[in-house]
Amino acid sequence: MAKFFSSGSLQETHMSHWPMVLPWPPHVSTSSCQVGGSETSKEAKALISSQSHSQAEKRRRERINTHLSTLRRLVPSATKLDKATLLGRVIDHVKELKRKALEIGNSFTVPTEMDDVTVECDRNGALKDRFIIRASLCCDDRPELYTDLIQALHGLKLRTVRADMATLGGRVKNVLILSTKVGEEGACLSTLKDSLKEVLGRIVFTDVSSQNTNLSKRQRTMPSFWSN
DNA sequence: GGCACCCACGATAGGATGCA
DNA sequence: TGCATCCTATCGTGGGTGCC
Repeated sequence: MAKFFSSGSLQETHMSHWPMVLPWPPHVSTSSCQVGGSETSKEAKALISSQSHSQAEKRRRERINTHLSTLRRLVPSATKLDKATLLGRVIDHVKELKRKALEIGNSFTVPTEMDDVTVECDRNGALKDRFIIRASLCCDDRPELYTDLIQALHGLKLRTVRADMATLGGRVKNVLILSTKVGEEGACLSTLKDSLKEVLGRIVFTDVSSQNTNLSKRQRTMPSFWSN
């Protein structure tokens, strides 16, 4: 074991950890201790380096514990769990939340994490001379999205019967119920899908160009939502 | 090469638990 | 009740790695 004090004064909180059998000063043998020599300078540098190392490690542990405390507050009935059990509980909690989100998503119009375009015929909803088409677009919410969407639909011989929109966490899902004349639905379906995909592609392109995915190791910063 | 960070390790303290 | 044992948290340290 090579343990020595990491600060100039005795550590009041950790003093009892110091083994009584070790020599003082630690890591400095009597044979190598030369007053005013380079050995002393080297050892002083080593001591400073070690102090900085132990302080950095302390800060790192504090960061970990801060995040664990945050998790403890976010998960129900986790106030008195040890760290390993807490992490297990967090995993279970996240799985449960995901399952509930999926349930809700199946019941209501809720945007998902995946970009998606669907276009399908609603044969049950067909009127006497008009054909019903159900189209949906799920993507990141952007101010220009609706302009793009209107432009995409413009020119297609479609009539909007209904439009639903749901947003969640910066994501948006638009569900459009459209109608077209019977006999024109075939051409409409493929054109509509292509137009919506083009809108999606435009969004994906602008999104990727604005992201910085190359964060270096030193750029690790606490996201703002963690500090809330 | 220096720095910052991460990970693993051994030492230690202190609480929880079981047992005589 | 006192003691032994186990478990968990914390600490300092050595060493590896990536970045500048």
